Amino acid sequence: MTKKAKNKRKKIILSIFDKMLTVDFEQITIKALCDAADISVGTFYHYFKDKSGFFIQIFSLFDDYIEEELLPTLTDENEINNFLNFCNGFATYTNGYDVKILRSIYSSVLSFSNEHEMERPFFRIPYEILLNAQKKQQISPDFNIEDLTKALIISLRGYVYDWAWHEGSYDLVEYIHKFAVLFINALK
Amino acid sequence: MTKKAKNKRKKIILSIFDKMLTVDFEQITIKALCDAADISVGTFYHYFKDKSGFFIQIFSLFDDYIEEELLPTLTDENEINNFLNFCNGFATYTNGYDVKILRSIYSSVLSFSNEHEMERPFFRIPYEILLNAQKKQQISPDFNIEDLTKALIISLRGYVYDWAWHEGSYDLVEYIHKFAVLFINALK
Amino acid sequence: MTKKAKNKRKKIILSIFDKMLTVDFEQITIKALCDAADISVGTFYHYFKDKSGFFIQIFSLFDDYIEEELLPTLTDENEINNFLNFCNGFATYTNGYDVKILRSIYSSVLSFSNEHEMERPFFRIPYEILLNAQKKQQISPDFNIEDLTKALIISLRGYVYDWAWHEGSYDLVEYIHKFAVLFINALK
Amino acid sequence: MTKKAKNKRKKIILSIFDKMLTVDFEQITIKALCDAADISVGTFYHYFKDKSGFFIQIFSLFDDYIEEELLPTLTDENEINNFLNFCNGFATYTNGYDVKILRSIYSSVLSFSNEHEMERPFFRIPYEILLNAQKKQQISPDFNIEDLTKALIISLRGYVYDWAWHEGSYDLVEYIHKFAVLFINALK
DNA sequence: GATGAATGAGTGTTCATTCAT
DNA sequence: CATGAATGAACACTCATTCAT
Repeated sequence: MTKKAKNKRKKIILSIFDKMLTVDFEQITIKALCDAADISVGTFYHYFKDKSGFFIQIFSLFDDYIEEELLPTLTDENEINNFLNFCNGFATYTNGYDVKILRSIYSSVLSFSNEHEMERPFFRIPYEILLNAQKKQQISPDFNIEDLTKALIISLRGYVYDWAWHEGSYDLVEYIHKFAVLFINALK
Repeated sequence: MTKKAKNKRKKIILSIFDKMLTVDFEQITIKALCDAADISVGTFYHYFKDKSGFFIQIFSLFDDYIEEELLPTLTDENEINNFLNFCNGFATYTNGYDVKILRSIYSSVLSFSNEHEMERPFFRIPYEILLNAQKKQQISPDFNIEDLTKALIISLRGYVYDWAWHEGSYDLVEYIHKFAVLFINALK
Repeated sequence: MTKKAKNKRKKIILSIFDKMLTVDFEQITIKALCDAADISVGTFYHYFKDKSGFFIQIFSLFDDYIEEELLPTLTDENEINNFLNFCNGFATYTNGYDVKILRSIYSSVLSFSNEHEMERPFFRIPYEILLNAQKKQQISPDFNIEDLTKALIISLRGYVYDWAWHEGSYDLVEYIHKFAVLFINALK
Repeated sequence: MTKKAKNKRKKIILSIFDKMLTVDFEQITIKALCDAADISVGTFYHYFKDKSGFFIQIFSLFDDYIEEELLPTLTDENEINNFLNFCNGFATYTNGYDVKILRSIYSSVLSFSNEHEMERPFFRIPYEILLNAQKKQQISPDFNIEDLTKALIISLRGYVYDWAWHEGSYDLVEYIHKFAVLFINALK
């Protein structure tokens, strides 16, 4: 796939996010996605292998966000702050999504394989933050950082899942912040 | 609904869990459920209002388990132990399910409403444990117990979601135990 | 499948043949079949596994015809006559179909497996006729009857294929009769 | 269309036959053809009016083969031999195709019109052979040669159809040879 | 000549639910 | 209580064809 095609693909996704906020639907259908992006079904399948291919690209977009936008801001000497900012970045980014889309994602995604997820920035960045925090003796040396990171990711996803389930009826950013504080305090 | 009907309903569900372990399916259809329970679709609709009614009954069964089997064992003077045992009970119970069923549940359930969940034993029991722990000064008085309980439930569900996603490839009971220890330590 | 269901299934097929004669369509779609049979799509899939299952049932109906209607008439002492009557029965039966259906069948069928066809009455009956003819010394003893039967079936199908291709523009029964005479004469 | 263009068109077809042997496909799509020939869909439509135009060219290629390669070899005084060689040439040529392609051809072709086929070399050459045979009194004067030729072509196509259906599991050349011997013997 | 992005009508198939028996 | 035939809207996905570049 050429760079031009990749850009178009990204444009389609962003266009969908834009429009979806104003459209009401229960389950996301290809047709709905296409209407939102103002493209034909054929074009959709030109840029995405199938429906799951679309969701996978959304993950990839999230990884881009972490690496290109969030990571550069995590430069505090105090890794605790970086940790909190990372969680906050995740929450804020997710909060920008339409709840309906999140429901669809979290519902569909269970049927995809979840390999190599530990190589994704979503895992790698907090892993490095916690590792540095341990080196700098900002958290206890007793913990296994890989286990901790897994626990964090699992809980963060749990929050989004719950938030989507509750139709976005509470402040996700605030809830995740409280959790992040609790989590990091447990490690001191 | 008579008591006899309730028993039959329970029998149907258990029968489904039994058979499902050996059957391969991607999405749970009414037909598949009926085949597993060896009943007709008509009978299914006699005992369950609709598909979501079936899942609600599964939750209800879990609530029964908590109230009737798990709660009686949570009598330790040290509420920390009760807390850990509660988490362990949840993990063990969930671990007894076929991963495929869990996937289906966690995937389907997103489209049902999630009201009154705070009245469910799944919420009430840990709430009371943590409240007692606070009264007995086994955890810090600074925390809002309702918030804490919510955070706990959200993370526990996150674990099941993740475990189902990873096709049951790790030891759920062990992972949840580690998390529970971490969680309770953060509260001291 | 119960006997009642089988009858219904047969009724659907016959109903389709009935109506199809008056309907114009290029490729047979499920929708067209259902309209012709005056049933819903769901009902179609209740009686046929999939589209190919429908065509397979048509073959099975043909086998029934051979066994139940054609075979009882093949009682001539002279097996040559039985042979000609068998071919004629095949031609007449096929001639009763709408050309469009035949096109669809001969086009679709290529993607199904063609195992066990030698156990079908369509093969077995002419095989036995030719075998008897050989025993009665009505045809030469030099031929391998299995090979001959295969050759016959292949050619008969070739005729239907050609006839369907030419949109039924000639008299199938007459053409096949001429061929049958030629074929049997070659064996004397 | 210039000669250069015709050559390119032929090159595309041959290139497709080459590659298709190693590719697995159920139905031939334009995209699959283009991939095999390593050209774009746009180019395909430059050289072929539409999908049926492609198949027509395949037939035309076969006609070229008959006229340019097969015909020059049919010079035996004994027309019986010419007849057998013609059938053998047809069988050998067809045998060179991938079974999958033949399936596709025999499946698709039913929806094209089949006019003027009697002017094609595939019909004309055996017609002339049989006519000469009759003139030379090598076969009986009782037969109508046009009818005979039609019968032959129909059966030969029946063989290819059957062979494709059986996924090329038997020796086409041998089977057709046996049939040709049977056929010609019937005419003596 | 060559490209491949874009189209969109059309396809086979699924499945929760109803209801007459 | 139990059955399973019947429904049909809804779905993901295909693919021959066009056309601006």
